[in-house]
Amino acid sequence: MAYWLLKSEPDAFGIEDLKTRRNQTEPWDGVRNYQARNMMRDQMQIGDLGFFYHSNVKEPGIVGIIEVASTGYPDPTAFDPDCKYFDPKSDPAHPRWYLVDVRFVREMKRNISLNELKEYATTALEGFPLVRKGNRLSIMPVTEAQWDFILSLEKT
DNA sequence: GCCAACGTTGGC
DNA sequence: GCCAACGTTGGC
Repeated sequence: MAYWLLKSEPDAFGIEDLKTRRNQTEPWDGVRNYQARNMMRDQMQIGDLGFFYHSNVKEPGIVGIIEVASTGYPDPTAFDPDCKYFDPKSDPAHPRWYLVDVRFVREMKRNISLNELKEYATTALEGFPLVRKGNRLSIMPVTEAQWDFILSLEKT
């Protein structure tokens, strides 16, 4: 069982959207980054937990918790010419992009902002990709210690 | 809206 | 295989 952090722009798809989706489950599609692809294809397992992070907003931060609801499978949006995520270099016989389904678990009791997380960039969260400058990974692994620490912040 | 950081592309 | 140019991410 592993832990993850998944970024999303709430203007496109936020925690509220996941919460109100049927079965509260949604394919995490549109990821076009090889590192993130590899994690979804090779590493993520049903039952893994993840933080849901809102990016590109006034106060970016962790807003909720999701559960991985499938193992990796080819991202169908890459095959659809009418979809903005279409990639002609991916086809069903040789899919280039993968995704997992994610299920809503709960919202955080409060937003754990990026600013707050950065306070621990040299202590409890040292090495955590999110608080490293210039980080652009849309999916990143979270260690159990980091997971527990961030959850403990929620109660403060 | 700006721009730093970084990944990808493509010419050579 | 190098690396300049380009596009995108995402905080501010």
